[in-house]
Amino acid sequence: MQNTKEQILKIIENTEEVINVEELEKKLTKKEKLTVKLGIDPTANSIHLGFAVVLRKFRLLQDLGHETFLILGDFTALIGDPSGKNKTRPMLTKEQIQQNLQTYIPQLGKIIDLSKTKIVYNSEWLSKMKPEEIVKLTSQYTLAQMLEREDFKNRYKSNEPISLHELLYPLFQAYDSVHLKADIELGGIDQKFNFLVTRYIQEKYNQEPEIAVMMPILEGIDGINKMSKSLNNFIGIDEKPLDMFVKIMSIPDNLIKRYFSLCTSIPSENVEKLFSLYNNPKDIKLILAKEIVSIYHGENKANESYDEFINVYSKRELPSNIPLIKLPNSLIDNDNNINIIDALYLTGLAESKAEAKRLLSHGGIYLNGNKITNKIVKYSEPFILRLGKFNYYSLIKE
RNA sequence: GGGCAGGUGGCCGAGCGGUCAAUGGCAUGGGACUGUAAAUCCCACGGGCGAGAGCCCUACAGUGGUUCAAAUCCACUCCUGCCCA
Repeated sequence: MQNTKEQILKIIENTEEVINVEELEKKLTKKEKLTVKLGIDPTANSIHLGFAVVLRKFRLLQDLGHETFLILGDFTALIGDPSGKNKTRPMLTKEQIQQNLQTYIPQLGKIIDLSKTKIVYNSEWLSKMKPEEIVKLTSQYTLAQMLEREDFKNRYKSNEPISLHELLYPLFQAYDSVHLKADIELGGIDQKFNFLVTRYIQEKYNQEPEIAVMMPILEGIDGINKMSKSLNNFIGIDEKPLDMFVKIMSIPDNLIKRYFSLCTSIPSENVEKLFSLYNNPKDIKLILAKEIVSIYHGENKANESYDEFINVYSKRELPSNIPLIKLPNSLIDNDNNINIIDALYLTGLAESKAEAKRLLSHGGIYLNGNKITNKIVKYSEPFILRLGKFNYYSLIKE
């Protein structure tokens, strides 16, 4: 076990806010193993780099030897965290949640040490709460306190619906910490309100308030909004190496340093060195992309993706793996002519014929490197289509 | 329980009897430019048929109605907000 000062420095590194450091120090000197809580909302079925920021901190606390609990919020998912939302979330069924978790947990293992992780479902205790206990819990907090919260306040002011059950979310989340007697809770800074409620409630239940370790919210590849699935600006940690690489390359230049600090373990002084070494941000971004891909897919795959990226996206050469698409024989007539609109639609490359026509009329279809303008073309192998800038498909006879 | 205002395309939001597959913004897709970009400019953005002009189908919460004609009017139902109890 490292000394307290060193631990604190590591814990607060790259955080957005910690409430509060003095209490953390006290806890660390008093107890060797702290109880660390991370609640996850099992509505997602894939983890993206934004959430990985929090998971990486969780991993750090594991490496520091603390007792780490991962709470699968199957009960609270029935409510849906209202944080940052301007709408009531749809409720999920138990089955949906169960299904999501099956793909979710293996992904977690890419970042955290599952052998050291105690995985618990909060329905274990929340479902067993008696109405009397719920009344006691809810009596600890007032409506005015709840409405201080930014998103509730906004929704209330702009006449958006707020269901009563949404008000319970922070309270149940708080109760999780009471149940675990949590010393530290991890989360994004968007959880601040919930964490403050939790600290307050813990005290009401005669517990020491937990330390809230809050990580920054990583911007998505649009560079503006927080990374999230619903905005489709995310980079999933289970994405294919090249897809991941390309997405990382597409982040705005001004986010390069942020991604380095939040998504990699490269020390900031090394990043500064890179910036003095290279003039073109693209070159630094290439290093960033390679680094992140290697975290999730290993160095070999990262190098392969790098080469592939240079080939396909810089040099505009053919990718090494072009998906093969089977072409039904009926599409090719006796004169070996093929209607490209029908072909795209029937092979699923275009969602509708209208979409395929749009592509064609905008000059977005290339056959073996040549732009095509007529929907009827002669079929001969190889028949490599490029749709848009970088989507290649090789169509072969069935 | 009473009164009022609403529910329109992925989202926001105009339209309030024919000229509406529905203005505008955002998002998205394609093109030009480029560093994969970004910024900027151009184009498209329900679906089917057609080389094309165009034609047809399905859509404006739901159901039923009025009308030659309805996103637009009426009735009822569902959903949301506000005011009064």
